Amino acid sequence: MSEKTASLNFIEQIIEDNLEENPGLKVHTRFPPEPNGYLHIGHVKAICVNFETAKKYGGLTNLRFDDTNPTTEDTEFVDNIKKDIKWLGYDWEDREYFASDYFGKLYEFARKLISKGLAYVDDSTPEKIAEEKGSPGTPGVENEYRNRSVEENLDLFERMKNGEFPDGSRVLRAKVDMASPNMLLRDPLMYRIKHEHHHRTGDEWCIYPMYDFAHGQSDAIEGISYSLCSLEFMHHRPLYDWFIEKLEIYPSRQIEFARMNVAYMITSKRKLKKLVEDGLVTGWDDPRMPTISGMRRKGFPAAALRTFCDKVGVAKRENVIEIDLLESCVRDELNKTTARVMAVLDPVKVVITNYPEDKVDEMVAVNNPEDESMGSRIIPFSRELYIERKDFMEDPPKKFFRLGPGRNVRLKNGYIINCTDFVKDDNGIVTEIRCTYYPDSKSGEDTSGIKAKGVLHWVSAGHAIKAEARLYNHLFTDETPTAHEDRDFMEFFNHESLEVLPAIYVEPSLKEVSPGTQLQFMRNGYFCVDSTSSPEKLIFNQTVNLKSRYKPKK
RNA sequence: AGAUGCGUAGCAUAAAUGGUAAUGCACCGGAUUUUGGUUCCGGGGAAAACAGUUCGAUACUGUUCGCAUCUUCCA
Repeated sequence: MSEKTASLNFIEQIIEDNLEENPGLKVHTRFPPEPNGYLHIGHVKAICVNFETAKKYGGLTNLRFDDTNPTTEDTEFVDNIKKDIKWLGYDWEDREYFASDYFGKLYEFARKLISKGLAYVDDSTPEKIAEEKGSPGTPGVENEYRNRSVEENLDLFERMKNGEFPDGSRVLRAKVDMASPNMLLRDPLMYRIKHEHHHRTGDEWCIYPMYDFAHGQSDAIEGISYSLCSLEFMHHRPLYDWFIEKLEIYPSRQIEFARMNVAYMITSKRKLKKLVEDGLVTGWDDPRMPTISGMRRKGFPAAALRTFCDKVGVAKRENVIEIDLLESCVRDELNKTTARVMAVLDPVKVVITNYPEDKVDEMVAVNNPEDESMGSRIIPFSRELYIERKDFMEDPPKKFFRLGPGRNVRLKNGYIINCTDFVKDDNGIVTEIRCTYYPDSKSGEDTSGIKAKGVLHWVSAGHAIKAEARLYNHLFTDETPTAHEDRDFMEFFNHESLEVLPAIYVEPSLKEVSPGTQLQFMRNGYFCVDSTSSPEKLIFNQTVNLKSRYKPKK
């Protein structure tokens, strides 16, 4: 049902205008991926726009694989694409289609056009065809094949289908207008010969329809009322409409919107593939990749991706969205849903000199202050702890609310401690910090009256589990690595995009944590248990850091 | 150069029969806080340019400028 929102995007305005004239109109959209690669952040937008628009008006969305080019497509991709869309939270139910299912119908459509004198077989070489098309400024020229008889065209086209001609020797073209200022109307190719094995139709066909003679027709066959696509197809629309008119089929309507670009991310399948093939990333699901599988492995929640698309909106302007917005959506979601735990990424030992050696306190820790229903857990506190190395300074400035000689600090869910001394090695590196604790300052039952501005996270040295953490930075050092005419995008590859911390310490409650689990490492950021993690070797991926208002002076 | 589309704060998206513009993120400040998180309060900052119509234009018209796309037997 159409929910009442304050503002409509331009597509919704078109739909509501149509609905006003024709109240019975069904809103039916489709998501049409080509199964030749993995879905990425750009597809997320397309998926959201198509599914959400239909949902808003009580309509349906089909999943249709646009598999008209056997050279690059494969079933392997089909399964991954389906998995990604489902994970994102969208359901196409039983409406799963393939353009290749329509090859028979498409062939008949082509014959119909030939019969109407609106399509012809061209024997020219690709070079000649390109040359005859002219350029945007100058009209193209009509060649000798353009006026073949309907009978000859029908015969030739059938023989193309029957495999009588080699690849590239002939094509079927629509007879539109060789002088059109729109290059796509200069007798566009409808069919080409490719003696290739198709992932679904096998060797049944050796002629395959081009995008322009498959997409719109598939839309019509499925009764798609709104074919929502990206701006680059704008020039195809006159052709899209031309085929519908001449074929006299269901008048699907194409509406173009601007694709989404996100700073520091790239969405070219070819370029993404190069990163994988060159071994710069570990695979399509490397957490640094802008693929859905990569973002999932990194710990981005599907809900955050959907919110992100909603906040970005839909328009026709070229755009590059700042990555802060995406990360903000991720934090917002994770803040509500994740358990807080303590993990020390860069440990330095703290010894509490007035705490008995064999004593262990059981401290109560709230799992999520945002959600009481998530309960609490017990964590051990003992004489030797680890804290974050950067939480101690030998000679701290005033605004440093952490530990320093003589200073008090609250250990989260623990006691207030006072730094009495510290030990350095020959290189001047601090190896141990000595403190005393205030026994009456225990968290939750503090009667000490002592004030401590800073709060630190910690783990008990004798109980903590050693684990690995992987921190990620932007994959590229430039916001738009592919937008430089004079430079290759690989020049901007960030060789420091992955930072592995082989020996962090996490609290013992994480011992059996399973892959995919999302957590907040207090004061350190949101982390996700990697898909390759095991109890023997825990691996955590940093999803996103926490915001911080602490700005140390330079 | 030809055609088409687009140009609202740093980014993105809105609203307004034509009546000096709002929201989110970012940024700055403050309050709260046993996460320098969260939450709350406040702040600065925008109509590409010019001309025309008009009492009044960011919205209409025109010109200019800028950006994008199109000349794959890819989609």
